[in-house]
Amino acid sequence: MAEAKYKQIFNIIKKRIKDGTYQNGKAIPDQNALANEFNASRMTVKKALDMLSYEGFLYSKRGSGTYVRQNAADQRDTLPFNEYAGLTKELGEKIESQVVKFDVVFPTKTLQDQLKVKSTDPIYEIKRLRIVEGEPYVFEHTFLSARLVPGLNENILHHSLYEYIQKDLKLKIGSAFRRISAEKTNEDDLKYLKSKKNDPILQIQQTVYLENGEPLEFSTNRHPYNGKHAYTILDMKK
Amino acid sequence: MAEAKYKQIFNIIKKRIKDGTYQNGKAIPDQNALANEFNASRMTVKKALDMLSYEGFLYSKRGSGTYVRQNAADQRDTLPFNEYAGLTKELGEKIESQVVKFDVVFPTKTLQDQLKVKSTDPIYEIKRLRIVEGEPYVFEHTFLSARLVPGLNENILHHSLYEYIQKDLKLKIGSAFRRISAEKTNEDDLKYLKSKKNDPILQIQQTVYLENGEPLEFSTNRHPYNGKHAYTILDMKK
DNA sequence: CAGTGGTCTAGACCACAAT
DNA sequence: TTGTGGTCTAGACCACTGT
Repeated sequence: MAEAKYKQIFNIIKKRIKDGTYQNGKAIPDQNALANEFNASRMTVKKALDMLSYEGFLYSKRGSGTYVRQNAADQRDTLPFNEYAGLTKELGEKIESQVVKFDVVFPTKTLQDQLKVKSTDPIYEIKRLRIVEGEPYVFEHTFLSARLVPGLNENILHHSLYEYIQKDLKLKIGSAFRRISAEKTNEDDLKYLKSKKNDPILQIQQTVYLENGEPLEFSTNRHPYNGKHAYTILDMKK
Repeated sequence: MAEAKYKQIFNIIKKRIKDGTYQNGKAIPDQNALANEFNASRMTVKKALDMLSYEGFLYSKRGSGTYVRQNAADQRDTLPFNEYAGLTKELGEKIESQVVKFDVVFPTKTLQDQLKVKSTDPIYEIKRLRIVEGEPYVFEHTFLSARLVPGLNENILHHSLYEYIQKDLKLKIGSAFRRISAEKTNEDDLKYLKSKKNDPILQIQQTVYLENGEPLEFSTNRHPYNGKHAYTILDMKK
């Protein structure tokens, strides 16, 4: 079997919503009809529909039917910004990296707590300026567990750190806990982001966890004020 | 049947993770054992486990077992901030509201697009200062579709707008699309949020949709700089 | 190889909506 | 009353892990 049947059904129905076969606000065929069409059991169809509901394409009314959410397509055009996947993947070749700092340090109390490491466990401290189309995009201040990411070097930092972590080390990212706030400029902002003294800074502080829940990284990423930077989210109700 | 069996199982297992019956990083009993214990089919147990995985408590390895994510409990202590549920629900009785503006207007082009209404459809324009424990918490500038929220009055705005929408009008919120950014102060910030001229402002601009995808509200909410305000998110990978 | 999770089925019963 | 979605079952086969 190439791909799970429910995933195939999921993709076919998604396509039909996007191309207008199933129209905004209208009901789609009922579960029995779909099970029939796809030669699947109703449970399997239901699983595909549940996923589509979770992603915001559909909603169901017991006793009535399953309907296409209005603006379903619109909303999906702007995806949540998955920073843990790495900027390189999002922005491709257009991004450059300038490594400002690359050291191994012992963790402070706060870091020991965030990364769940001992005071004697070595930690990488990295500062990178990321540049997109010649403009400063974000200044990243990262602490990485050295135990989890052996063999890190400056060459990797010039390219994609997350490609190294995911493809070479085969580590799997599970989740990220983020705290987004507005801050005043500091020295690094003025120096590297070319910010002016009273510009507001969009700061994203995050702890990134592996699939098994081990903390991988604690980082503070600061974006300059230029009217372009924003963090976007689609928040679905349960 | 009081509550779906899979939800009961979901809650029992969640409790066991929180109280340490199932320990961080360790495997929980296999699906057959759980099905046996709860007198349920394996499919039903699987559904509960899938939900727990989605919420970040567990992860599964085919061929090996189902494990408790480390920091599962930690992460869940800080919930995503569901602003569409209304501040009143989050902060309870501690919140006061000062209504600065309450008008009916015709929508601008941008608003017509955001709320999917015609230029002749009336729209409420509302400005409210929300105060928590005597301190300015957020300044809300809201545009609401008057067709969807009939009978709105200033008394409601002094209490909970979302309680009126959800309980009295029985409208169901489906999702919210948010854009979070750092901004410079404007006149309202200085006047109502007691911000200083060069303080950074955390701005959350959102479109809130009903369950069927109809746009309900477009609003711009601005938080003062005081080191306390931040937007927190737990971002789970697929 | 045995044990585990991932998927799928065919049928059943229920709750709710529309008529 | 009929049709819809929501839940649940008992069993089956497969893919993968660990020994």
